[in-house]
Amino acid sequence: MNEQIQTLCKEHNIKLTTARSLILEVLKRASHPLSYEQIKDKMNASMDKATFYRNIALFEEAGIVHKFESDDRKWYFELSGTTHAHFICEHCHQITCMEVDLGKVEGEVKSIVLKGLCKECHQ
Amino acid sequence: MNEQIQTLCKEHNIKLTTARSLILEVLKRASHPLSYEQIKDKMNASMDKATFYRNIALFEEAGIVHKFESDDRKWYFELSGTTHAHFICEHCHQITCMEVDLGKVEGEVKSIVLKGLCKECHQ
DNA sequence: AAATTTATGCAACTTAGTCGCAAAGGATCT
DNA sequence: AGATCCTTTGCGACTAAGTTGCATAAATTT
Ligand SMILES: [Zn+2]
Ligand SMILES: [Zn+2]
Ligand SMILES: [Zn+2]
Ligand SMILES: [Zn+2]
Repeated sequence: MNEQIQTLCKEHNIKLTTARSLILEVLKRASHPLSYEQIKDKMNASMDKATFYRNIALFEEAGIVHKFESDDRKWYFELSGTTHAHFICEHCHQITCMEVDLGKVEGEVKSIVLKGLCKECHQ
Repeated sequence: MNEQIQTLCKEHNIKLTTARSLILEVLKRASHPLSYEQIKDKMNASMDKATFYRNIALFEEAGIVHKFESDDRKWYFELSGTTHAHFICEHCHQITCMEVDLGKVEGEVKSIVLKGLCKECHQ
């Protein structure tokens, strides 16, 4: 049981159950956003998708987790941090986290998704 | 039958059928991206969704039409033009076209989607 | 006109995510 | 400990956007 995860949940008034711990452990180890399937495969225990999505919704409301849709009609999840952009390559389907300067935009930007060809695929 | 649409298809080696014309007419009149349902509702004739999606796929390959996913798990379509960004409001679900300066990004960016709260909803 | 190719419509299918409900797990009180 | 209450979990049924197979219709070629 991870110390940081315990305090993260405590800070947001979320009771830390086994399922929640499993999800957060995987997200914490990840270096880029993951889908439900990918997260499930990285868990040591099994978990029903209903449980997964309900807890993810809870994390989202609390602002702990951030999600966005890729071009494969799946949601990808990561722990919230600095607001950064995601580049999704249409060719190799790799998702890359990146910093982007938007200049000034009216309203509040919470998520930035760029799609196209990554530098490897763009020849 | 619209003159511009005829030349658009001719330029891309696409045979202009009734279904294709109906789709392109709606997209041409639109001031912002539309979903399948919205496009269907703006047509004068009925069209099967299989026909719609097959032709949209054709337009996409030809580079005539651009699509992206919103936060309602639907695709939104518009005629390709300058590469501009779309702002999707999480609160009022309005989709706004906007110009954005990304600075320099490696690879080729084909689509930019921002999500958050639009200026009206961000109080 | 016949043969071949292409486009359309219908129905069945796929699949990520949702929902209702009953059982399991935890906390609280007596 | 046992009874009661609330929350969480898992199962199965469901939803809905988009896809696919196939038969018919329309256009094109021979
Ligand atoms: Zn790539
Ligand atoms: Zn990221
Ligand atoms: Zn708004
Ligand atoms: Zn636009």
